[in-house]
Amino acid sequence: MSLKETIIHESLKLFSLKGFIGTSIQDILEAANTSKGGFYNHFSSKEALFFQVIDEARKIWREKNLKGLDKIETPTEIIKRLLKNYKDRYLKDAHNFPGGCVFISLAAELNDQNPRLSRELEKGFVGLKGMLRRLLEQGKASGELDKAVNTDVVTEILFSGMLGASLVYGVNKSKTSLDRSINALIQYLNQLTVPD
Amino acid sequence: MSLKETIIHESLKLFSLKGFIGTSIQDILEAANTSKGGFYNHFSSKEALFFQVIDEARKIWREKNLKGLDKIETPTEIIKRLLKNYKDRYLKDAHNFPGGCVFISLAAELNDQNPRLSRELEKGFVGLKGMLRRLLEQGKASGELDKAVNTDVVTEILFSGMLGASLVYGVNKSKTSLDRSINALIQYLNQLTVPD
DNA sequence: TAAGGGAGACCGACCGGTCTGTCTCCCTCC
DNA sequence: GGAGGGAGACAGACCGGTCGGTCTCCCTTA
Repeated sequence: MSLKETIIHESLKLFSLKGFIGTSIQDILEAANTSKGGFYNHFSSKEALFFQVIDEARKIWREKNLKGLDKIETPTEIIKRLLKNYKDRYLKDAHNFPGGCVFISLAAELNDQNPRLSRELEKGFVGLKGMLRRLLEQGKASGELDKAVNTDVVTEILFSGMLGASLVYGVNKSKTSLDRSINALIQYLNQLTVPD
Repeated sequence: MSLKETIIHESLKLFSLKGFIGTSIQDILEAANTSKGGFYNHFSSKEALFFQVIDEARKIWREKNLKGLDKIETPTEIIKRLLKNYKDRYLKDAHNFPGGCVFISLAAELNDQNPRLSRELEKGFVGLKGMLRRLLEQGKASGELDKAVNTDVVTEILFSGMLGASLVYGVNKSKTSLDRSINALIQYLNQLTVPD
């Protein structure tokens, strides 16, 4: 792995643990076993690093959460698989995110603090929410979901449920609690489907 | 209002906006219109201030969220009222918490970062969760809730739903979105109650 | 006039970022 | 093939500024 890649990966871990502002360049240098010169040879500033770290985090997010989704036919089953991936493959991935989902840590930290960085993070949230909404509407169109279902409401509860579960997991580190929260969302989704 | 009270209140606002580490003593001095001497005359350190700010935040949390709960008879109605208070009286209180719920901002920031402060914050979360669980069990015992309801699961979904809604509200500042999330939780709770 | 709350100079540590110097590798030219 | 030299990678001293915290001294108030 090149020094640049090492710096990005170590920064990703540190950001998830200590936040962006809370992580000093010095912390990164020690983790990546390099020096100021090595760092600024690859990144023009700490902010420039931020964007590259977020890119990498997004890549990992997709790898973990979207795995196997293309093989599933029905929209609600796709959502359920996504929720399971989120719980088992993504949030429990302590290797890349020892401090929990880096997007949530950073969003909480940079809100009202650094608008430019915050807006970059929001993109991902908007994307996830849009994906959920699209799948729910497809499910309704195909008759899989009850016609009376309000997709906006369900989108909102799934979305905030996912974020909340991650936040709680970050605080109490309880896998039992995480399993319960996500399973409850899956159960909730089941109640909305039309019986065969 | 005494200088000490002013410092605590201004710090509360700043912590909710910029976090604990992100708020400098200088920020606080300017907001409270005082000096280092004025500050350290009342607080032995920034950490000492933290604990007093959290105490004040807890007081406000109770005032906002528990209002009127003692006049309600049935446990599930108490929860619903709590959720409404949380949404309308607490989260939308931009005066005390311009950056959103201070507990959530600080928990996300201080996780894996400062265990002592983090543990202090966890107390409140444990308390809220316990309160929800207790009310749900009372509801089940009184026959108001379906006997088949798993109170642990419902506790988890309400709890992470509340935290998630707050986090999302912090990011997108959308009251519509907040209303939808919390109303979805109330609706979810309604589905679990035994029809009269 | 005695007391104490508050102002602000000051401290050492650390912040993000710059800059110079060195070391290694590879391309060029004889 | 071997010498020369330029480019890029990295080390680390150094910069101005800010951090949390200490200390002295003054000014208000009773």
